[in-house]
Amino acid sequence: MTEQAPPVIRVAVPVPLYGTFDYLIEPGAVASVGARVQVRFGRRPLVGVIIAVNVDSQIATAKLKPVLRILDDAPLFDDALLKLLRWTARYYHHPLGDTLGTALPAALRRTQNDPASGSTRNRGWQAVAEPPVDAKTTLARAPRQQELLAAIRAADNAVAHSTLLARFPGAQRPLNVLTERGLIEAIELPGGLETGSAGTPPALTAEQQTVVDRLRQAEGFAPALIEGVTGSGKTEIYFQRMADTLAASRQVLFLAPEIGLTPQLIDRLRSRFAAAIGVLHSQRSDGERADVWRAAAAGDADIVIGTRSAVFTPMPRLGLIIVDEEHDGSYKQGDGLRYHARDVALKRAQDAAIPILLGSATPALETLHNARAGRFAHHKLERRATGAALPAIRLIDIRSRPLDGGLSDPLINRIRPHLEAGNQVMIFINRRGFAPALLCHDCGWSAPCHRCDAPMTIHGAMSRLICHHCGSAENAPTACPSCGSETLVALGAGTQRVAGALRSHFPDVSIARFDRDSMARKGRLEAQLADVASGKTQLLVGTQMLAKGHDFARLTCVGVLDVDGGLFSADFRATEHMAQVVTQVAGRAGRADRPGEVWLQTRNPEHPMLMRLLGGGYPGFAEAALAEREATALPPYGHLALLRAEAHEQQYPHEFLAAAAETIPMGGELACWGPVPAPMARRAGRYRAHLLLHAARRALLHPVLDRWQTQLTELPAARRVRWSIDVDPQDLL
DNA sequence: AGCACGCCGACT
DNA sequence: GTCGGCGTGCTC
Repeated sequence: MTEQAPPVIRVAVPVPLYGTFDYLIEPGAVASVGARVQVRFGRRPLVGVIIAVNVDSQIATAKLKPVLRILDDAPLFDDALLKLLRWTARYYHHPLGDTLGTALPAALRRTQNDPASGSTRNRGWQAVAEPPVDAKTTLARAPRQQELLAAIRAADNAVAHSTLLARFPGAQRPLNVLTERGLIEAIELPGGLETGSAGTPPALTAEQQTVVDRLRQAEGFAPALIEGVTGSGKTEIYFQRMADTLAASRQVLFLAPEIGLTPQLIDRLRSRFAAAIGVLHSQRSDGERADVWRAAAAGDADIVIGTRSAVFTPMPRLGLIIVDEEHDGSYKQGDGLRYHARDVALKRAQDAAIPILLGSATPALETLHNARAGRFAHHKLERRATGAALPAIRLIDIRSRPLDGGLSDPLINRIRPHLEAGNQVMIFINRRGFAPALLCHDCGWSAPCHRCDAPMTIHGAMSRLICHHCGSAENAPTACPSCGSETLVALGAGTQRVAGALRSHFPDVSIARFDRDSMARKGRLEAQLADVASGKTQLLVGTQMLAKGHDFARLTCVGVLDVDGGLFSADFRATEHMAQVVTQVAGRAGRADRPGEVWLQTRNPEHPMLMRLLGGGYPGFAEAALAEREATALPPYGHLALLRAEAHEQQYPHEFLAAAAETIPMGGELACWGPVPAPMARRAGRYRAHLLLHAARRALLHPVLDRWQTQLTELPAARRVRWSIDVDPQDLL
């Protein structure tokens, strides 16, 4: 007599362990692949995903634990998405359970739908149309309530509770009081999707029409690079293809970098397509993200627009993927599962046999290489839709010139006429804060971060020191701790100092600063952009944030204060980034009746890469940069993987990496560099080191990484470090 | 990653 | 005499 073996399922659990785990289920229980289960893992409860059913387990039945609960009747991950995630886990050599966990919205990853996210996710507040008359006087002494009320009234209809809490921490109590006073009321907001309305498409330029026509001819998996200068109307091409896709009752996945996912873009979508739109912002609450995810999985969302992680949204009717600003570095995740959303999106489009559009004015060198090799169709838009000319880019040689807050006299003199003519000017500096270092004039001491190998950045006119790498902050000393001198000087300039210097040069001009610090409060960016649009702000100072996605109609002059950092960096992609940023900021300037000017301050006016950029624009630069990459066998001509390790003790990462290096069969087309200390050897109190693998062919990397995946965990040295594998590293920092 | 077990120092 | 340090091992 044989006992009927109880049914066993295989579960991927969100832990950093390569491997999956088997669990028992009740005979007859409905358990489908792709559904979530709650299990006990060791001591703690976790949410895992079923990846196989009716498993013949290698583990003794007595050791198997029962599943605590099956959380979904129907699979949350469909077969296509599961297949994509298995590929992702394999390609990036990351544990499958953690890969699935990364794809899953946080609210669906929690053990139980905790009451906080469940009940708040659809709650919102709106102002009462006719508030009681006696209410106003009592608010005079309640600034918090006034602030909240103003924010709620400023909204078109209602503000989500989660949004308010994010903007005003601890807002719950004043909200309750405002409700009691009859000034606001709680309402239910529809979760997840919003509905757009049909709008009329603008007439296409001849150039746009040609591209759309050619795109329409493609069938099946059809990757296409749309290389269009800023203002050439790439978005309209996306929209045309989206309309085609929606008309065929298929879904569209639209990826944008965080900074490019602006309210303007979402508004344009809303007022163009009478479709159900799901927006996946980083600002959205966990509950809202889960709602969008579910709606997309159910096929209810026609369009999903989101940042990096949106590439993992389940979409059963997926018919088109768009990756806007495909060169943007934010598509690569920098920790955990180090995936590149553009590359995952390409794989996804291939699996689904659908078209994918990669758009950029400054395509990544990898993408250009793929286009040249014929793997991607290559469409170019060389004219601006408005007919405006692209601005001329010129250099200002600042060797042996005094700088005032980062600004040279020639630049100030170039700016002046634009301001006097009533136009707008933008100054770009890729550094926030007041100045990047505090220096003793007498002995040369400079204020270091105590947890990183980096100088502290001065914030707020010599008063605070903040480390941009670990966040530690302290008050600036008034005397040098090394020699006692009181002659401490700020070296270099950041946005704050530049803004200050501009204020002294142009006291009558309204200046706005755009950087992470000044945008800390939500809604501030929108407010400042509104002031720019209305013309109230004439002078803009800011970081990367100014480089993309915004149209400034009256902007005629752009100054870039420091391009030299990009010319001499340890990071092999630094020049590419410099060229992209310069081209992107330059694209902000100029209008139909007046071409813009772009001025770059440099101490290396003869640098070949800078000359290529000025002489041949981004395409000319890219050609030279690709040739250089080919000569040095760097990506896209060689393939890299980085083994990173960090620990509190300096020697541990080295010991671990040295042991890891010994597992590699050397020679031939595979090379291993290191272990070497990371460019910033100590960061946030941890010592960091790398082992870089270089292969002429990608296929050569994978056997090594496979071996590492199984062997490194067992190395004794692995216990003492935090390590990770980074396939196709974006930067070597 | 968690979390527990386990064997050695400064506190109620 | 205990609380607690983090080394080592495991998680179906």
